[in-house]
Amino acid sequence: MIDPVLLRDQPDLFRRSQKARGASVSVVDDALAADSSRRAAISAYEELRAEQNAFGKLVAKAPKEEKAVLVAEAKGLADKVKEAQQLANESEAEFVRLAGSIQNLIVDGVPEGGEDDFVTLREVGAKPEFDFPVRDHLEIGELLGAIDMARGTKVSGSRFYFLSGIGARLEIALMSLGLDRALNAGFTPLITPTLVRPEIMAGTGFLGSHADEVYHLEDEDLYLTGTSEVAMAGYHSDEIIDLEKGPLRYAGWSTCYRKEAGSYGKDTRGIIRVHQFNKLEMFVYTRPEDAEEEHQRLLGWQEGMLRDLGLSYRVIDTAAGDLGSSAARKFDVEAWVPTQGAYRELTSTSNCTTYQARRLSTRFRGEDGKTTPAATLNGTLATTRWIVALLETHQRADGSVFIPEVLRPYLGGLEVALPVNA
RNA sequence: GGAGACGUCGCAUAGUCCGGCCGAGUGCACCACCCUGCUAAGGUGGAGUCCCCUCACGGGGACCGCGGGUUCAAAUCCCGCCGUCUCCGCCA
Repeated sequence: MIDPVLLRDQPDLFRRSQKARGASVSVVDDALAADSSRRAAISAYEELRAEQNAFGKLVAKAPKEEKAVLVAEAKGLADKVKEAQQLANESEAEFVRLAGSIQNLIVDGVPEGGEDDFVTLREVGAKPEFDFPVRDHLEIGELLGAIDMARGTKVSGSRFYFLSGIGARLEIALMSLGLDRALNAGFTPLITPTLVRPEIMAGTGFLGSHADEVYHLEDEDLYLTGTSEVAMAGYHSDEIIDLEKGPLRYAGWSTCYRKEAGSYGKDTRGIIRVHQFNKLEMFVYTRPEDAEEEHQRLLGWQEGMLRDLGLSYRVIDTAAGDLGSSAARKFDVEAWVPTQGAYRELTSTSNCTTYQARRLSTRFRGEDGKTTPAATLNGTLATTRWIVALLETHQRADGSVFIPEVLRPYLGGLEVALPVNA
């Protein structure tokens, strides 16, 4: 939810933001109109209600014999109040509907346009070169006994898989490395629920354009989360949090579920695009004025992971049209995948400013003692997909895979993963 | 899954049977001031959240788990939902 007062005072800000996103600009004016009729309706209702309240006190104090007359009189007033209340409720709902469809105000500097209009901020690390025929991650994964797609499909259908042996260990190692770094940076680890109520799912903004990506359990009316961001955003909903001692930083460890609807035929091979995976996600509550700086810190932690894993990557500033409705700015870190000759997203970090917190009602107390919505940010610290880049980047001619030093402590000191039948 | 009890202002509670004087009492905690010179004392006052009107001072409305209903009027009566606790059953 955007700030209604800011909408009223500076509608141009929102017109520009919507335009950059390629979203509806006219909805801004519709929302403005709804805002003024809403306020008029509320005032009308409240005036009547005040009258009714005063009258009620009169009735209560009146002697018995006069009550009947007064009550009869009050009946008409009651009808008017009810009518005015209904009108107020309706126009409030209409305003919320329209204002709710306005996407988050983008941060200054976010590139305009759609998916292909991102700006590359930097490319880091040399792209690996091979003097032997390169194998893709699935081929290597099968050689190592790390990835079993066939059995995943047998048990659960397409886009499901088993990680086995070194594959399973590699994922746990990646997640553990991420967790240790998060702990060092002062994050509080959380293992989060992966089924959430509709209002939490809606509050994070995932039921907007991403609705068809989300698994829904009809019987219980619960949603399976595609990231622990959802649970962590809901963690402090309806609370006034304390930011006196700095931001609240959480690291959520969870399995993630995505329908991947509309991606038929895309990334059908291997574990690049799957229905279920694990992820360690950073989530931060901070003061709005500190959000952009914090965003850079999250990005820094992400890059630290990729760099130390010896991956070649680039950082992109996602274009406005490719942002989720909650994000004001998003950086993706994409790793080079040799067999695809392309960079593929391994992490994503979004600054949601106060958009999510306003919806979920998470506030903090400022210096003036007033409550204000907090800013929220999120970013990936490790996830199953990283195995793809790791296997391909560090593969060797004999099908073995070099293990980066930072992972070795989590793999019993293992330096090289060898093919199972070698 | 079955039976029962419950859900009030940060915490703990009163009020609900008999609707209006209850936006709501008390204790603790909290903040300011006073008193006191001494390690957990006493006194006075103030504290909630959200929204609307107003440049402001201030005024008004809503909120007693959530949503409906009855009524001139609901924390209080009725219905639905959610949650918590206790007992029984079941259990990867």
